Amino acid sequence: MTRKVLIIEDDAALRASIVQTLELEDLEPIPTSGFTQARRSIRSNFKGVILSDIKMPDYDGFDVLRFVQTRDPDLPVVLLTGYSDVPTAMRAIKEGAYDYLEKPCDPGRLIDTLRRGLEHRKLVLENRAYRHELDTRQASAQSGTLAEQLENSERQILERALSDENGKVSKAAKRLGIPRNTLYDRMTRLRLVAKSFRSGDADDE
Amino acid sequence: MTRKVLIIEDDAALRASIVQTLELEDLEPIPTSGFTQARRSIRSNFKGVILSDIKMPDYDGFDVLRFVQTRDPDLPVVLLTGYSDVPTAMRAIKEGAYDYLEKPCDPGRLIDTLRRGLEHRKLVLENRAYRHELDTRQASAQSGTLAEQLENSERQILERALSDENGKVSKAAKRLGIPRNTLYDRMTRLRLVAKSFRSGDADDE
DNA sequence: GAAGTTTGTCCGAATTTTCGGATTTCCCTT
DNA sequence: AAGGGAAATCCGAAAATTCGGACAAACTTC
Repeated sequence: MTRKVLIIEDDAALRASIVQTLELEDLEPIPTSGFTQARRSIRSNFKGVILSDIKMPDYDGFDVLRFVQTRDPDLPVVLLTGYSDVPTAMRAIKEGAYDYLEKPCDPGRLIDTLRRGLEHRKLVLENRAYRHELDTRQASAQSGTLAEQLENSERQILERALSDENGKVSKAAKRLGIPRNTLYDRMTRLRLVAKSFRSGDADDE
Repeated sequence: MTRKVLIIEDDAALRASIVQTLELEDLEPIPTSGFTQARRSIRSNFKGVILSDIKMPDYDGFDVLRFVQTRDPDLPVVLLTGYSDVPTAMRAIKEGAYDYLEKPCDPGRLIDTLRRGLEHRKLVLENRAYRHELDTRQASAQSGTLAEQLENSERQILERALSDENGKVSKAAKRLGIPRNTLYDRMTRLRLVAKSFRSGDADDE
């Protein structure tokens, strides 16, 4: 599920330590040493969160943050700030970081924070999926000729009956309350012929 | 939207201070002095989060937490722990608290934490709404005879066409690509007839 | 209030759809 | 390999649906 943590941290020792902490908690660390290396993992469908150091040689945490926002503003970024560097932390949040942690950080706190981020990510992704599902579903059955619309509905109904009955035509027919022959007729009309399940037909596409 | 914060804090001074902090940040504090008072606000559709002190005379934060879970396990509870009381904090998280804050807490941190909680709550609620929408929608058009299912679809299609065309039958027919008469036939079959205007036909049934 | 539309209904012939029966080809079990 | 059963097709008569035409009642509009 969503438990990837993309780690961006130049200090190899700290990185290793974080990796270990996460693994113990059954998370899935993806360690990288800098923005350049991490960059290609940062996508709008990334199923996890990002944990980045702020102070780094080439690109700093804010660069990461900005880049992430261009890819997906809802991808949580947790930043590691220096000890009690409150102003920077505030700025990080303002710029859209999900949270921040002070550098010599308590493992418990780290895990909690990441867990929250992951949960957030999971919810965002689920939400998108639902939304997508919903509006494709109604877009499909909207306008057009009565015949067309009806045909769509019928196709859906038949397809579901068929698949529910695992391709067994006669079972499906029974379930739909029509004789087998009629179902064949309708399938033919809709060009839904289901010979797919029988003789090892490779689907053409 | 979701920006209510149910505050459970027995110390009046601290409570007032929190209220003020939240108001400045455009959140909507609901101050209470203890569990008993807060209890009735805690419902599964509460559009906000809970901020509770842990140490309180009658019921402590964990009591609140447990109660909240019975009402809605996805209602974020942020607990206020004493200074550097790490074990208690850990326990809080383990028991399902959303987050915790150490008592003399930085206003910025407080706000950030609550904001995250509120965001989480918002997502959970949206998610539920979507899920509900989605499965009621398909539950309606699920089982039954082919004839029944098809009839439902047709009824929906016709009803929409009619209402889109503001009840004008001939316009609707044109839009659906069928002759007026056919539309009448189908409407009759589905008993969608709007013969209300003509001579008082008494339906037999 | 008269002419022009639109609505709600009815007909009936042409067309489509349904569905039982029959047949052949497969798949699965024994 | 044989038998049982389902899949996939073909037929054709019975039933249902479509759709143009027709009509009276109800509405607009001028």
